Amino acid sequence: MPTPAPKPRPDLKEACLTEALTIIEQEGVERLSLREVARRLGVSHQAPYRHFPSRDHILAEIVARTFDGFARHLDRHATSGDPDADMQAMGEAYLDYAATRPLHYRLMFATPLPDPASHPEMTARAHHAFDLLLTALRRKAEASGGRVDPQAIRLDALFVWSALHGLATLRSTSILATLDLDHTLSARGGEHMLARFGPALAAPAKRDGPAPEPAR
Amino acid sequence: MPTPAPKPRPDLKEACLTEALTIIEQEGVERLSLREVARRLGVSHQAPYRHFPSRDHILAEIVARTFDGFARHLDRHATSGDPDADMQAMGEAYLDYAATRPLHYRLMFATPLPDPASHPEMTARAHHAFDLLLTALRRKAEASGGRVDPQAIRLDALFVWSALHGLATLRSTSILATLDLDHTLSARGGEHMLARFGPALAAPAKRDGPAPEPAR
DNA sequence: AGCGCGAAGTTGACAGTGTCAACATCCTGC
DNA sequence: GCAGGATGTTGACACTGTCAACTTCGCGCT
Repeated sequence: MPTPAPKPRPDLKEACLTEALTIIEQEGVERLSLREVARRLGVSHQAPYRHFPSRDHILAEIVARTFDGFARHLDRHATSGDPDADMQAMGEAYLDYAATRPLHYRLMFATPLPDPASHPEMTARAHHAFDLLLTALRRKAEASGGRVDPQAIRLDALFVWSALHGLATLRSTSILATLDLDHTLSARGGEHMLARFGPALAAPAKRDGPAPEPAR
Repeated sequence: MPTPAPKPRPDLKEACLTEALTIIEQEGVERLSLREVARRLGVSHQAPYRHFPSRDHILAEIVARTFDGFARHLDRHATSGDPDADMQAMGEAYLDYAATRPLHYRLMFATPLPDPASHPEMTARAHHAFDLLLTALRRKAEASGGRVDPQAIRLDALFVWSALHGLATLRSTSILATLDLDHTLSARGGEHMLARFGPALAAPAKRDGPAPEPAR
């Protein structure tokens, strides 16, 4: 008995991406199964593989789109032109995204991701937060009239990004639940961190030599 | 033909843990397979399940032991009694551990871990870094003669931990490789961050109200 | 000394996965 | 009109974690 003629699904590729993201949002990336995606769309288990060479490829596409969405989320909050206000707004936006879309956030920064060497487009916008911080810190240094040290600015951008990313990921693990500071964490951990950035970045940065002795 | 009498392996439980950790160190936790552990030990695929109810149980035991080792690593580097020196040493030890044992570090903080509600011992020492930071910050505040605000100290401990954890995890992803600061990162990102903690923590922390305006 | 039971191995099975191979049909371009 | 690619399909394979049942040995109790 010949197999019935398959009915081309013009939007099957996009439907696979949408359904896969739904599973990721509901159950986490590690529970993503392309067979389940196919079942939910009413096609055979091989149909998604007509549009994506492997599970890694569909995952890479979703991660790329998630980075794009995250980048656009950050862009919507950094528009005043005032470097300090922009950094404050961007920090709040960063933590807000991670708090309201924890599985999206995890998706972007989890390991293992598909090999970036094989999927260079996946991380094309992965460091947009870092780029925005670089811009704000550069403008802040220029506004101070002081000498702009590109290396120090990069290190400061990495410092701020690390702190934001660290809080976002610690919040998404269950380890913080073992501490007795849930109530302070959600409400004030982020704003406290953003407040600390001011004094941290106000001190002149040394380019070489040992770290400056902390203020007493 | 009756099955040959199985030869009891007195140390099979420990051997399973050792072999599983070897696989994790070499290939990552997501590649851990108990059937492969059994093959490497020359026993049947079911033998590990005589000592561990499930894959999650052996994983929880390994994670608990890794947290213990991480806690002991940090303890070895925070002994001077001087809060600033202890924080500096502990920060260096933290980043050193993550840099030299990236798969161990990932194991502890990756998602998903086995459900901590079902494995409370797994995360018993998960926040040792936070505890050490609390201690150092409390002693630092007491040495300053100022008023010790437990809430602000907790928030500062979370801030420092977040920054350290963030840098450790960003380093372990491939995203930083897409930036053009590999050379600065390895050599100076950590020391730059530790240097920034001094000024960050020297400013008085507000308990309520908006963040203080950053110094100009 | 004998028996019962638990420990700790074993074999076999099941349901799931990602990926590979081959088939069928339809549509488009030459 | 034909060939070939797109895009479905079915079927198979090798792997996984877990479940079930079997076997043997050793220990404790009577």
